[in-house]
Amino acid sequence: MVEQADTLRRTPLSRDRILRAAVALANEAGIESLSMRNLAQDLGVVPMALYKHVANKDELLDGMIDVVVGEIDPLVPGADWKHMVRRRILSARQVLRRHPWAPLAIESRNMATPAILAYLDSMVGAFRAGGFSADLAHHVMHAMGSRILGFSQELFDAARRAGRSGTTVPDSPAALPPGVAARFPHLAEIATAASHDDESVVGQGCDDQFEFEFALDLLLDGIERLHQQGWTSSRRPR
Amino acid sequence: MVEQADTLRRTPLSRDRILRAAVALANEAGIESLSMRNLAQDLGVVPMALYKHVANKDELLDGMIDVVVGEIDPLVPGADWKHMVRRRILSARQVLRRHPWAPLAIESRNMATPAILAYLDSMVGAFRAGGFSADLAHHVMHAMGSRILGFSQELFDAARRAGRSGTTVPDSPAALPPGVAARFPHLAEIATAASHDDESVVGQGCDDQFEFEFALDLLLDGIERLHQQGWTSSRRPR
DNA sequence: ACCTGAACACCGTTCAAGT
DNA sequence: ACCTGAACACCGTTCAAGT
Repeated sequence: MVEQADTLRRTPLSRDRILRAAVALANEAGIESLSMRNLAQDLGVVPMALYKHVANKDELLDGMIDVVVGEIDPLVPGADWKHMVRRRILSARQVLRRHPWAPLAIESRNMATPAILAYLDSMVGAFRAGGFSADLAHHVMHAMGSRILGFSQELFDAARRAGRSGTTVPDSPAALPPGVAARFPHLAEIATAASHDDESVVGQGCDDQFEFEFALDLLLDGIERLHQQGWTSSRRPR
Repeated sequence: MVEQADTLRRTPLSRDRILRAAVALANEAGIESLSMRNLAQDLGVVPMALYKHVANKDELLDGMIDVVVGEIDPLVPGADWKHMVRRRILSARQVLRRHPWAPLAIESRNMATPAILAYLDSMVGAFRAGGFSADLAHHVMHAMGSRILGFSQELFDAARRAGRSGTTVPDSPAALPPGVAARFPHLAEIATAASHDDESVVGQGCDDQFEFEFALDLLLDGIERLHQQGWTSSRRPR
């Protein structure tokens, strides 16, 4: 019956089960708590057992990234490249909100995982199908940078660094301590300047979603303009 | 004379000397080689001696970031906000090219170090002096994100992740291995599509500086347009 | 042949013993 | 009072000994 208890507790280990447990651990305890030893313990397994399924911790992280990227909605075909791209990027953003450790993990590792390559490839395909030259599509992908994966490096985003999910504290410049505000008057001024609908809502921090869409649309509108103008990088001085 | 040799080898330790040595170590050996123990050894000092001048490793990293940000040219006053901002961002980019570990270090820590706050404050000041409302300046700062500090999270940038300086290998999509190119045709297509001046230069990778300026100008042009139109975030549905 | 405990080579940091 | 060696509580990963 010890036998039976064992089989109950540990369903056979697999790469998939390891990756899902790792993602769950990172979501709940923060990425800094993700060690091979902690992960093994969560799985009721000896640390060395993990190495049967993942070569090392870096490969584990790559696998976790692919789990996350796999959660992004597929591109829904449509006539309008702009809405297709916009919609999918906002979907990616929702996914990353559930996995706050992922942006930093993606940035700190090479991005050439299968799921990321497939994602990027389909996004390029959307631009090409929308009539973009390969040349313009190339530069546009660079200009979008990681924003095409639904995240941006906000200047004041503590939640992301902590790698925890949970309450979205408005820790934008609005939270400037008094002494800091006095020394940096321009920051203090704009901290409470997101007027939005209700002018009286000052010092509330800012609306992450609004800021993201503002920046995204700034880029997409500019890209649309270049596309309509038939922009090309040729003839520029080298 | 042992006494003398000692004083020669170790000029008195100071926070400044520690930070400079740490930056040099990260530049030369990569950020992953920066440990308190390695740093102490470089300084000819016992590891615990560092803790007299920096509280812990996180504070050391903050100090290193401020050393780097301090190298960015000051804003040169001028009538045109766009050129002022553009110029300083490109200066910041040059600085960060000398410290390839810095972008990831900045992203992985909170950005509220004195030098970064001063930098951001002066950039906001430039927008305000250019006639921007505090409201627009707020959203513009968010939209610029870390690009205002001269870096962007490029999708294929191995050098940055390695944290080493050195030869800038063109490891853009151009370097797609054959098997990968076959599975991701759109990526393969745009990889060699940066026509630039000479149409025959295919598969050369891409010009980092061009891509950065392309994205920067896309943003600045869009921002200029909003500013000229008197854009405001009021009246949007909440 | 497979699995796994102990061990190795590191970390950042605490703390008590030495001067 | 100051400095610092040893120690603590961790890492990722190797390797050899056990089944």
